Amino acid sequence: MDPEERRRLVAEAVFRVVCRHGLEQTSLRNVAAEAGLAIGSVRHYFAGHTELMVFAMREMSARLIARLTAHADRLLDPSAPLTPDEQRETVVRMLAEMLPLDEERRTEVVVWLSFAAAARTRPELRAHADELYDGLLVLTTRILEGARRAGRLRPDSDIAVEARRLCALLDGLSLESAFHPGRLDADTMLAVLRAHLAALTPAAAS
Amino acid sequence: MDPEERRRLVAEAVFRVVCRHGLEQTSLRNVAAEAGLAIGSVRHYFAGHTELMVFAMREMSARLIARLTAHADRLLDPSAPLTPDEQRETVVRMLAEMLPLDEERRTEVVVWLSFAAAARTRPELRAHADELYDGLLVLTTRILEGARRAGRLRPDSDIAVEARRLCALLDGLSLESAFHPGRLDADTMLAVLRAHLAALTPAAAS
DNA sequence: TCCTTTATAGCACGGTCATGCTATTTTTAT
DNA sequence: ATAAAAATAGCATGACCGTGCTATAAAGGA
Repeated sequence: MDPEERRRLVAEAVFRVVCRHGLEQTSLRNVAAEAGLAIGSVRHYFAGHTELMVFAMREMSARLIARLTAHADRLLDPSAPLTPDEQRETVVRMLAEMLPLDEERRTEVVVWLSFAAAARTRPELRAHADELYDGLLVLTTRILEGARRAGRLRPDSDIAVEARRLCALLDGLSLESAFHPGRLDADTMLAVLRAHLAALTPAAAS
Repeated sequence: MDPEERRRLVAEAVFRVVCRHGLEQTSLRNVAAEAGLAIGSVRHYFAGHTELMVFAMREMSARLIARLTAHADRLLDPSAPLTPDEQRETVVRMLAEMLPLDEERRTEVVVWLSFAAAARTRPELRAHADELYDGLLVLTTRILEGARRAGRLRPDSDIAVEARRLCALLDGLSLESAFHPGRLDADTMLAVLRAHLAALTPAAAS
């Protein structure tokens, strides 16, 4: 089997263990058991526990970024301009990609937040945590700049502040859904997101 | 020495260890060393590791709730009505109490998020995590209801949605400040909070 | 003073962990 | 067929952990 494929299978076992039992239970033994492998087999693909964690975090980061950029490319593609309604819907869908609206995405958010929390005290993870945070800030900034060019943003808005605000809202929804399961359903999250976006547009365009 | 006093001193050692090295390093041994005690002494006041964690989480929860209610009482006290400007400033200050604007509050947020994350997989902590979340939702709801009564809220606002949105914003700012230290300074956080509150009020009142 | 209670301290056991190292099996290339 | 390489499996060590249990010191009341 392709080594990279094997590494990804192990990483997915990491995700399952993290989601079910937490990062502190994600030992080489538990991951190996989850993947149906012996501990020695896992260590054949990863030099040690740290390397496995870094790889898993990179894998999750890549997965999230890929989904975001797919939407961003469609939205910002100048060769296939979208109608205003399509723009608005595409923006909602793209930002909704970051929300744990279904079980699969909820797992991803839980795993990602676990890694981001661990990165606070583990230097080898720090860069990857900040990378996604910076990417999200850049992405929201671009969306807001596009909205301003299209006249769909209140003229007195400070884009830098609004980008922070939108990021914080998305992160907050993710955090609450991840840490307080069952208290924030998908419909409510979407309603909050739509309310926020509606509040950003000028009253005349609503 | 008063036993309760001793327990609180140990809890503060827990906070320091959690903030500096993370919850997974918060063992009885490390906490005892941080508190300048022998491990047996700590165990004289706490039956075991779980009881220590629950106590520390309760202690932090109580501290946060106390600060919030102090501001809430002042704001909602009908015997000493505030001018609109005072109301607005009091609301900002109260909500800012939840933000990690200085080192002390940043430590509290880091510790609290660590516990909230751990509560996801540890049933004995779950109730305390949800308690503070529910309290924050109730508090923001009351604030928005008060603003609506005073005519300081856009009339088309859905208070339930707006309360969720405000909570998510506060949680998001806390999360980013805790997990990405140095990327979100106090001034920016306050600017985001003020922008959000300003966007909630009718255009005529701005 | 003596005795009981409380506080402080620490040992020892069993468990989990990461990891260095080796053995066995399977695959691949020649 | 055979040698080399890759993959799988597992043992042994040392470290850290929670906890049951005991020992020593301090404090307080008779």
